[in-house]
Amino acid sequence: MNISETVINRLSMYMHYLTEQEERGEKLTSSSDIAQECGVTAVLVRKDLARFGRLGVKGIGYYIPDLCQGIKSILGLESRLHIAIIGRSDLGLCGISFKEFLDSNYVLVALFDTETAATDRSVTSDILPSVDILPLNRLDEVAQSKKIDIAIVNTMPSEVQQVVDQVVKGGIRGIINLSPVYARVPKGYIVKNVCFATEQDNLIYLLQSQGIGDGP
Amino acid sequence: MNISETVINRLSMYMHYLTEQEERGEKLTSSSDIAQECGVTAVLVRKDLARFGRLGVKGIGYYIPDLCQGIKSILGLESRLHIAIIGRSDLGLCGISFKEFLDSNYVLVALFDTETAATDRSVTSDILPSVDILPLNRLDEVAQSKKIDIAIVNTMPSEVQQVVDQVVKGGIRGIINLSPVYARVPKGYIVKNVCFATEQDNLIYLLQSQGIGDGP
DNA sequence: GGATGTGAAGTCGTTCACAGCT
DNA sequence: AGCTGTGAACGACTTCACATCC
Repeated sequence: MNISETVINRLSMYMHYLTEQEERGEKLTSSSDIAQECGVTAVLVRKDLARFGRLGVKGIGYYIPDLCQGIKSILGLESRLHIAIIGRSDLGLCGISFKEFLDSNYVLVALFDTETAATDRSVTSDILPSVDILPLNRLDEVAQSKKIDIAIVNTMPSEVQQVVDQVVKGGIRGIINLSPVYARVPKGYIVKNVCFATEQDNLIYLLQSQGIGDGP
Repeated sequence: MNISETVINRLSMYMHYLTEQEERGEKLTSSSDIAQECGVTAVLVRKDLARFGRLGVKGIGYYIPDLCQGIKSILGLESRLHIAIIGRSDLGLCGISFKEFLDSNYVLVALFDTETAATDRSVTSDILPSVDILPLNRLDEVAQSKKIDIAIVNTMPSEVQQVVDQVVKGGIRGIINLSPVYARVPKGYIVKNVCFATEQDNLIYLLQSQGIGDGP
């Protein structure tokens, strides 16, 4: 079955909400509850979920543990996925909230940097075990030994294509690109852009366009 | 005129590419060139641009400086916008590449933190002038004095709604939310989610669904 | 009653084919 | 010849109205 990107994004949102509810010990929910918490309509929630069979019970609602597990299974998030970050030596600027990763079925396994001055150090955090910063030329080797599933590329726009090429050579098929440039990859590899600049540009436009006619 | 979110996102991409070309001294481009560099089709580029009148010249193409300026004007990016980040004491994890901001018509004017232990320090970077980290209860005052246009909220999911409420009280109408939870705001305020977890979930699904049938 | 599930209608976005300008 | 601009066809997504089940 082919599921569109927008549906996957919503399922991901639902799942994060449901996981939270599950941890609170809640057992039952409804499409209108999920809808309200995720900022969409109830019909849309039902349509999304109904694609995968009878996940709910008519007249009752959805059982949270079942639904949560069901969505994770649909999304393929049943095993922990391995992430590497390639980017600014200024490690903090990596666009990641570690805590959220650990919450979300992902685990950070490697850090790389293009500036050699930044490498051969290690980073420690109270949430995460210590991770070494490696030079980019060790990517091939580590990609295999650490079974990296996803590379987050956070380099300068001008370096992005070159770094992405190396990631591809290392056989890492999933790439998240934090810069506002498009990176070409062979078939079978996927790049997703997560770009602040773009989202902010969008926000600014929306503010200005609705800011004019503010009255009722 | 009403422009959809998807169109704005593409215009933003085009603009980043055009800005880069302009800095290289290039004068002329075409819809197929932009399309290739931004990963979309040429017709779509033309459709997007044609919405705003004759931005190109038939038989010739688009003049880069004019087009670049034109898009910036459409997006309302002619003046530098003021950004504040509210988030993890572990400041590095703020999801921002400072350099990109300075490239992109944005300027960071304030940092806040919910944990008081983290505040009253300041952060310095080789790219950015030193910025103080302030406690959240000073947000109202600073929002006005520093004319903050956008707040980037990078707190724990459980705190998000509460922090967003404070941002709203401070009169900051544009909010970027880095967590995978939905935050409610009054009319006139806008929240955009930029969520890694969601994008990664999407990436994983795509990899698995196309990974099965990999052969030709 | 109160919730899910679903065909049909409606809306929005993309592609096609081609007209028009240089 | 080469490239932009555009009405029409096409497809994807969302909403509506209602049948269905606990």
